[in-house]
Amino acid sequence: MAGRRGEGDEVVTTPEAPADVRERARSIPEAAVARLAVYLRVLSGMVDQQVTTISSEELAGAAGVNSAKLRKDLSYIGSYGTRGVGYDVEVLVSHIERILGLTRKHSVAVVGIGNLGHALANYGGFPSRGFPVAALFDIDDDLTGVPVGGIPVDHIDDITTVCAEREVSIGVIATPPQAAQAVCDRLVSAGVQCILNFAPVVLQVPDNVEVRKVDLAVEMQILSFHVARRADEAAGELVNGVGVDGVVIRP
Amino acid sequence: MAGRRGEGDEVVTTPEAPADVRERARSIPEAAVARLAVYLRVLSGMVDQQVTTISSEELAGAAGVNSAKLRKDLSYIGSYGTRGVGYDVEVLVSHIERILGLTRKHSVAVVGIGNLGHALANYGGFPSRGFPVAALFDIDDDLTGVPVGGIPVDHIDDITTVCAEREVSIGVIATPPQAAQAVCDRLVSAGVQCILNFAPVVLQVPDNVEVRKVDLAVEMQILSFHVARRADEAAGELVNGVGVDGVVIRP
DNA sequence: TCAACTTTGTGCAAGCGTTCACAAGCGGTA
DNA sequence: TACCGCTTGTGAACGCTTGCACAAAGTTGA
Repeated sequence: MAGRRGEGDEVVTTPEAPADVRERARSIPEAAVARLAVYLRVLSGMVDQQVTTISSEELAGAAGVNSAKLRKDLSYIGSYGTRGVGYDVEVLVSHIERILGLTRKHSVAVVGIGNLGHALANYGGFPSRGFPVAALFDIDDDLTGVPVGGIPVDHIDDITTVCAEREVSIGVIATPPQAAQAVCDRLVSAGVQCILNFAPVVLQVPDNVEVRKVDLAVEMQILSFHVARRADEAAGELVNGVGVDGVVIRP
Repeated sequence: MAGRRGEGDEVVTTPEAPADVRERARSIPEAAVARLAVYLRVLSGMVDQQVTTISSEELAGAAGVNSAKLRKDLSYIGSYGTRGVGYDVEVLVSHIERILGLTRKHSVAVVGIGNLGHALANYGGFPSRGFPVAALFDIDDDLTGVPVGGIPVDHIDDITTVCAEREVSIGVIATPPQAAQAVCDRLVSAGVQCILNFAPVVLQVPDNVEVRKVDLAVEMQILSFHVARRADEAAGELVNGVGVDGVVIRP
């Protein structure tokens, strides 16, 4: 690790990304990035409560991870803690925000204004975290022009021009599964490089496009697996004539 | 791996889980479980298209993974393929369903009937995949009694009794963040052991409860990180005076 | 100034998960 | 029956992630 530390970078809040930071960001494990986002949320809550300093132990507890992992995660973005004291909450927030690229606004387009699309368009969590919803699309002519959550719905055929105009950088697909791949292709050809996919379909995209998927049925099935596994384990213990809590139960 | 294969299990479709299967299920990696759910979805589509047999290569392509990983994943649940031929689609479907515990119905309760809760209550993807929505809860008296998606909303105070009556096994939290932990505690004390959490909060639960979280803001931030990383890489290349496509650009 | 105490940052080893590569096994064909 | 081609199933190597344990570095108090 050739991580020679910069001399001064620690103190000054740098809105730009110097070469040093660039190099670090490249090598942060995917899993760590996801956790950094969680730390950021927790830290934002701390700021609201006027907490100025926090130790790795406390932050780890609040984020649901162990402290060693937390410190390692933070070390990927630099050394911004003070030994014997902990981390300055605001400093940490600003560094995580920079690493996650939250210093720029990322306009979002939601495609498919059904139940889920409506919910997403009205969801306050996006704008408040720097992801303004800038465009809505649907294939239904009856919907186009009608505003949802304050934003008028455009027809899906206008994706290319509207996305370009409003500098959309993230596309959210909330269409039925049959339409998802076609919508995805249009978003990609409109220059959108990041896609959040709620449709239960595996999207095919070029290498330069990043897709993350949220599949509710898959989440349910994973939970179902755990229920089944537990039931089976209990059954397995019953075979031995002993229940989970040591109580003997008849087979 | 003490995986002596049963003699007969392969042919007969066993609705019960024999000791052999139980042992396997215990040791399936979490990541593999998530992919099995995806394979199942793809395979279900194959059944609809009257495809009877599929090779690991084809299925892997459709599921967006490489074929070695797919075969290893399937090997966790047993050896149900035919060398030189591939997998029988229906056989595979039934085995994955059994491993994921989908032979039982899992009733779902949605708590928090706001935008997202409405969308979830009306989402057709749940019932069609064996997860009937059996109960809805909210704290707002104006909502209780009003049916949403065909199911009447109950008051949150009645969680314990209603969940017990309707044998709810999965709880979905779609409340504002402030309410999430309290709702979670109530679900747990009502005996719910699986929770899908949409609130941007880290839930604290006992060891015997399984939580999966879907945090839209976190997903967005991960995408944002990748945008930023790409932009920085591009900038890094510009520093060398050469653009991404080999075109020289002035610094 | 110095010693005691606290907490960070990180080398290292163990554990998982992924990928490779190939033997084993099956169907088709002569 | 014997051979050939194809595809599965899996041991083994590899790489990423996690967790431990401790030196380094800061603060506090005398």
